[in-house]
Amino acid sequence: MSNKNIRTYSLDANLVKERREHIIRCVTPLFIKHGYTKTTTRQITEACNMSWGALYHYVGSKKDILYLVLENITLAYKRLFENLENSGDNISSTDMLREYIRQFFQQMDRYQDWVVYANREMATLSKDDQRYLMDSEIDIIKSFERLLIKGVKTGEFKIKDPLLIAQTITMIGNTWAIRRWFLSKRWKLEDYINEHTENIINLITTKETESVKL
Amino acid sequence: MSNKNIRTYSLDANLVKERREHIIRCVTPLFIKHGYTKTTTRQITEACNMSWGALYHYVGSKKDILYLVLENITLAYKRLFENLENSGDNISSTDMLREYIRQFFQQMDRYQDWVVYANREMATLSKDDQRYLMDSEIDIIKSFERLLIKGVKTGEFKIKDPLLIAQTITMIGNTWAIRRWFLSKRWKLEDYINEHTENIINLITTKETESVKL
Amino acid sequence: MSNKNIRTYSLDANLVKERREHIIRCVTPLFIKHGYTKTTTRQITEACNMSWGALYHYVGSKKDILYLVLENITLAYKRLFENLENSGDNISSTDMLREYIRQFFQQMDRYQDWVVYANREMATLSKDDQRYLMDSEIDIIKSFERLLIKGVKTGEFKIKDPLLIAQTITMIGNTWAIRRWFLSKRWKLEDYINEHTENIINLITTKETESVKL
Amino acid sequence: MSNKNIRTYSLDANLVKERREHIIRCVTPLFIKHGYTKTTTRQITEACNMSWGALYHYVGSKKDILYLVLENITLAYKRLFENLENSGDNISSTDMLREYIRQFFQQMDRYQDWVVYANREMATLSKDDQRYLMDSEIDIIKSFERLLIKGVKTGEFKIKDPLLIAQTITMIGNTWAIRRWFLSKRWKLEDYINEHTENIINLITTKETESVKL
DNA sequence: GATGAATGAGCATTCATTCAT
DNA sequence: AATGAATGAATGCTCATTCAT
Repeated sequence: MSNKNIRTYSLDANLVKERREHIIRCVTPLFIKHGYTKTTTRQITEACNMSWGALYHYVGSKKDILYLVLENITLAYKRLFENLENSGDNISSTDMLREYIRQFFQQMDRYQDWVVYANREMATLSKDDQRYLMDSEIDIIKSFERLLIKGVKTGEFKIKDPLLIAQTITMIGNTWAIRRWFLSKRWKLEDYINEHTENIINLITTKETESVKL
Repeated sequence: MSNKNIRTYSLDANLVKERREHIIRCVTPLFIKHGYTKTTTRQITEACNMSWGALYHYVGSKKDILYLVLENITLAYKRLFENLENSGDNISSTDMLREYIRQFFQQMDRYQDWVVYANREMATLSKDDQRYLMDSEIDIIKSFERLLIKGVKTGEFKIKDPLLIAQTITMIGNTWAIRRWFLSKRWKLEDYINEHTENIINLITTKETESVKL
Repeated sequence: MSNKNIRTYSLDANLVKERREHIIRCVTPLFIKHGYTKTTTRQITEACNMSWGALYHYVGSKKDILYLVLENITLAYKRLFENLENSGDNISSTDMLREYIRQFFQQMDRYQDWVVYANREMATLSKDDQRYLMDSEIDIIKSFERLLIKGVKTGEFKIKDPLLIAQTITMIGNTWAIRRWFLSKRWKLEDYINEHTENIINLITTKETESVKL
Repeated sequence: MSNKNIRTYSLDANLVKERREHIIRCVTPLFIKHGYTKTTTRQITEACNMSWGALYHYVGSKKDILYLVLENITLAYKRLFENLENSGDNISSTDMLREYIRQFFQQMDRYQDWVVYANREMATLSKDDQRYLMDSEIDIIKSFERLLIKGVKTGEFKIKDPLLIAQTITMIGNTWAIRRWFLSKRWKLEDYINEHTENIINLITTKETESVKL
């Protein structure tokens, strides 16, 4: 999908980029609200303040707009985690994990609508495009896994199956977005983060550390 | 939604019930495969072996059929958990929890398509109808919560926030359905259940019990 | 094309036949006047006094309507020549040829619009469908050829290349339709037929016969 | 049509002429291949390597381009026959006719695509414009007629209705272009020319000449 | 003179729903 | 109760033409 060649009649690459960004910006809320299928091209032209001709000048089809929107969401995910991994190096894996989790959960909170939307609209896509979208989630899982393994090596963590833990953390973050209507009735984000973080840390921290802690 | 008044021209309540069950049975696989929006009423009449006239005799609109299908899925969830809670009484909360988790996860595996579908199509519904559907998930969470609290009372578990743990367990089960394409590459259902169960038990079991265990 | 499976949602074969005949009847003049491409489905629905839904109930696409119309023209051609070949047997080949030519030219006159139209619209079709349409012309040529060969056998005609003559006769008939705007300024159909017939007879009749004639 | 006032925003008549010739040259193959209606102005601008602005600077509409192209084809016809009539003078009408026919048929072969195209696209035009285009065919017929009449005067030919023969010859030539897909399976151009020529000569040559020949 | 972005009427087609039989 | 023919608003998309730059 990232290499998808979306048709344009314009030769001015900058203009194409600009207009497509405009389209993404205007259409995303529409898609989030009504879903891709129920959003009509007329609504799209109105939201973008463009004529049909202009729209199809920069984009080959309605489906292409879906690609653009989803690709944009995916990119936002990816960018988020590049930032994460570049954070401090001279702190313990435990503190690093706390920081990772906090950052990730906060992103899930910020991008709630997108996350919900991506989960839902996935079904509209071809298997290949689904895979592409999923990859960003896998990247996040892998990122957590690396951190966990690092902690195991330093002796801070004792984990039988780091990938499972990584996957679980990621999903707990996801859930904050997907089930916020339920969760937020009971927990504030801060509490949700803290409680889960402590549970996870408890679960994976080595006994020695734990003893010391006691 | 459960009280939704779906239009019918028939006065024979039994016939209405029978025909609607027939419709649900025939249409569910269609919705699961193609999604609600892309399924046409023509496909529906063919799958049900009914004419349009007959169909609209027992049902007011296409959307009504979606309600019926989703309501039916929800009911299946509920029924599942009634079974769960009726299982043995004279065993420890720990063993009971193991059993609950196993049963629930296996149901998620069996009804994977439905779970995925319900998660996706939810967005098509009004906020109220969504809430109604979600209730079945809340019931499950509550069910786990009750069990956890019981274990806390017997001294087997030490849990700060039982609802959070209950919610997390439910979500881990859900995830097996929603992300099976990823999870099944790495874990068999049996292993997924066992590893998560042990982690959860470890997390919530009191130190004493643990010492005994050692 | 003759075996083309045109979509219909009706199971009532008679109704389908009837409605399609209605469509052919109403649309043919439209196609003849404006050409296939420039005729819109709106014009078609108006001419047929049918809604879009009804139209597409009996026909899969606009192109299908073109097939129906052209097939109908082709059938009319074919029917014409079946009649021809069934005419009298106990007359000389020369008289038979005169009769053939007269009948064929008169048909070309009657079906002028269709002939012109078929010649023009051919380009719109796929190579296969073109071939199918052309076959009716070839049938006519072959029919003339058979007659000429028969005359050669009876000694009435002396022809080096009967197919070429057959082709030429067919083409002269066609031309009456295709160039009538020019021809009719100078010749009446009756004269056009008579003059050409005499020329052809002169050309192919054996000298002996000719001597006798003198 | 020849006097058609095609809009231009340019005041430089030479430039207009040059650009229009460029357009004709580039667009003709496009029209021949896809037909007028299915050729888009985008394809036209690309084929001409001009912008829309430039195109519409020298031409008022897409239809105008069709006029230009067809007029050009017509002119090519006319030019062809100017050449014909200027050929030798001191040969018999019979030999002259043979030469005329050969030249004309060869031109039909060379310009096959154009001939086919002109026949087809004619229908797109108004009656007046059609008439104008047809004039070139009439010129050819007239040209043959003059030659036939000259032969009648010299006593070489005996023809009741020279125009009919002239028209028939022209049409036989046309047919080589229009039905080549059928004719070429059976005859080579050379044979097609020779056979038809002999038939025509036979038909119109006076008995005396024929006697001599015998 | 030249560019090409922008326009929007117009297109073929679909499909939930109605209603005469 | 059951049929399925009929409806027509709505859809995604095209493309000849204009006009600001």
